[in-house]
Amino acid sequence: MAVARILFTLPLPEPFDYAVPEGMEIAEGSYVAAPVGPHDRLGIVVEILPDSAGEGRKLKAVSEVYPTPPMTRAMRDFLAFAARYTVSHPGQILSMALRARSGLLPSPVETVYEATGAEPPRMTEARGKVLEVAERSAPMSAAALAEAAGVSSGVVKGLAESGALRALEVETDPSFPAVNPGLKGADLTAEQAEAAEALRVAARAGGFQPFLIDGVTGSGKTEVYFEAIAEVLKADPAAQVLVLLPEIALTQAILSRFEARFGAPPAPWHSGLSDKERRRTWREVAHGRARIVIGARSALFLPYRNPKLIIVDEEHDGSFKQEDGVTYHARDMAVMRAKLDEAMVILASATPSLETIVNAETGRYTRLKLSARPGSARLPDVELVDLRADPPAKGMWLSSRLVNEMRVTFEAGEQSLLFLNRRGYAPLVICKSCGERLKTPGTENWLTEHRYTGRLVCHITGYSIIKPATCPYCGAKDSLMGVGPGVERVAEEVRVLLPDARVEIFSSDTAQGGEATRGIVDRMEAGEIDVLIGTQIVAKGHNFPNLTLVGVVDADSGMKGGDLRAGERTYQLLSQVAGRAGRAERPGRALVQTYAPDNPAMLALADGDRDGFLQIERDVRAELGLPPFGRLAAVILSAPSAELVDETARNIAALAPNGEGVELYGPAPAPITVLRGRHRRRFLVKAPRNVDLPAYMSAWVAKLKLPSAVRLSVDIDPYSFL
DNA sequence: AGCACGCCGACT
DNA sequence: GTCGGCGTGCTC
Repeated sequence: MAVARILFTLPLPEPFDYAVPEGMEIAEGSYVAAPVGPHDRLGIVVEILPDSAGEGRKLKAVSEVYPTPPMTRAMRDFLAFAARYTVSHPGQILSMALRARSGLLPSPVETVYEATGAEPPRMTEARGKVLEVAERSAPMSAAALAEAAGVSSGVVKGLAESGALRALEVETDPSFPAVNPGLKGADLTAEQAEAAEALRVAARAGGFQPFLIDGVTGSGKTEVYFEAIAEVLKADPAAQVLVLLPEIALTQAILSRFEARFGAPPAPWHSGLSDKERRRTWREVAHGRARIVIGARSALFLPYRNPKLIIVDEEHDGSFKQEDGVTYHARDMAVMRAKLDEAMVILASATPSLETIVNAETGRYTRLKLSARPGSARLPDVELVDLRADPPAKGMWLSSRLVNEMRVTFEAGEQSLLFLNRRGYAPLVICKSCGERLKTPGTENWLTEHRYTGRLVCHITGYSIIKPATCPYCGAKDSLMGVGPGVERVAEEVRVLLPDARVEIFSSDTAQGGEATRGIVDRMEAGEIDVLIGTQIVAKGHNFPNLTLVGVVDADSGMKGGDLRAGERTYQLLSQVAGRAGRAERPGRALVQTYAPDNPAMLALADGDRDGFLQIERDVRAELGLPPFGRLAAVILSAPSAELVDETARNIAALAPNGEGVELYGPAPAPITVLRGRHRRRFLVKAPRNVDLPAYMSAWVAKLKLPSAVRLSVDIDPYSFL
């Protein structure tokens, strides 16, 4: 009897061996169930060993092989790579790939009924109603048909027996309609056509080829990569294409664009899918039938059979970095996956990350530049407002320069957008009497005042209280005061300054769920809002034709925080927000309020000199040996008590291996010092590029024996340092 | 991850 | 004297 070596979706130390029963069809990559202890567990076959491997061992037998095509070699290699790279357990990575396990089974079937046209021998009023419904609608289940006709399901049954209805068995989650790569694409400008042609040539040639589409906002990146998708699908009738987007960008609008271009909607994958939708997409992907998948970062771990093109749109977006559980960066993993599958990969952005820019400049990625906006739309003129020279009045946040422009814009019947990345009324609440700052109990996290709801809220833990009448520290009455600006306070200011303007706030508090978001976007498009005040939610993907002024209330806020990517992120966010203005035929302006108008990021923004900004940023990082010129990893330790986590941190610091050029910083309190009742400490490890940092980290972690109350997580390439 | 086994504290 | 806390070890 042959032996199957199985990797389970469990944190077992290694794959386990099982006997393959006579006659069982099994292969490397097969999805199987086999007993681990008392229960059958899900796993995949990583190796088939000859009969001799089982001799003299009493092995349990594989229970079941699922009717899903075996996972490809490239996919298994990818999972192994991801486990090693992220310093996590292979079984844990495997469970990411098997998140929709009911997709392993064939689609459930249900019985539906359609009218045959035959008259039943005995016609009654109830029967008539049922037949009427059945004749004018698609086949449906007995219960649904009875419900629609307002009769009991017994009537449907009777009609089926009499031959007036015919029963059909249909799959409840059928294949997706076929996409058609042969439809005509958009008319392209000369520059777009040239980029599209380069991609088509690569698509026909096949093999691992990374591209960067580096195109300003509105330059038609999507239309260009659509051409690559079409070519890949035409060149290989079994090819699959994956398009990764930031979760927030996965809107109906983008799905509709795909549907318009390829004649059928793509298979979706994101956190909002129902179980049924999830299992359908998983099954169709695993069988190789879903040809275009559009999804958030976790779609990268679906078991494609033949991925020939992976697109990472908005590749600079921080949301591609998974921060809890297994930490990975979907953009970097996408490039590795493409390499293992010998596929093409396209990164696209108007503000590429420094990592990607460096890869393009060293020739690892082929760079396709799109510089022009089609038609007459132009990027807005950006002007810095020096708040040192033009400070807002006390307790106000808008300079006279910005207010004047807003007034002119309003009087011209055009729209303004104010950007401030702070939810609520005030980001900090202090007591005028004793000077204490209000915090979430047991932490250092400030509470934000939300006047709309009358609550004080912690944006990190979600802790929230009704704003107390007295100070919880000194008991003084009515002494609590909000400090600093949030979108609610700026809205208050605008309502005073422009009393006739219609002002709305756009933040995750006012736009919960797609419908509320749609409402604000619709009102903005319909010209029912004059001034929109928003958090970073406004920076993504909406196009408001009558918007001609963008004001950035506090451009400096993103630069604080000691994060190595703060400058880069601020630059990306500001250029995206500024890019909201003047997308149609009207020219746009952007006013950026700052106390640091000499900061390189600000100067570059004002000059539209992105490359100059990146050059400065890159010199700084090269000098300090920071990514992409060096490697970083973080270790976060957490425990219920500060004493335990401090003691453990000291102990494990002593066990850090020596590595050539490796520097260890910490332990230090993690930026979020207390999270869900656990105290956190962090180490940062900095290493030269040539050091295998994942190997170093796993060697370190393997040596540790932690008290059971202490949890450790490793974050390779930390992004946010939170 | 489960689940069993095993060794120390407050209870009918 | 027992019930049960969760620390340790094992699962092919």
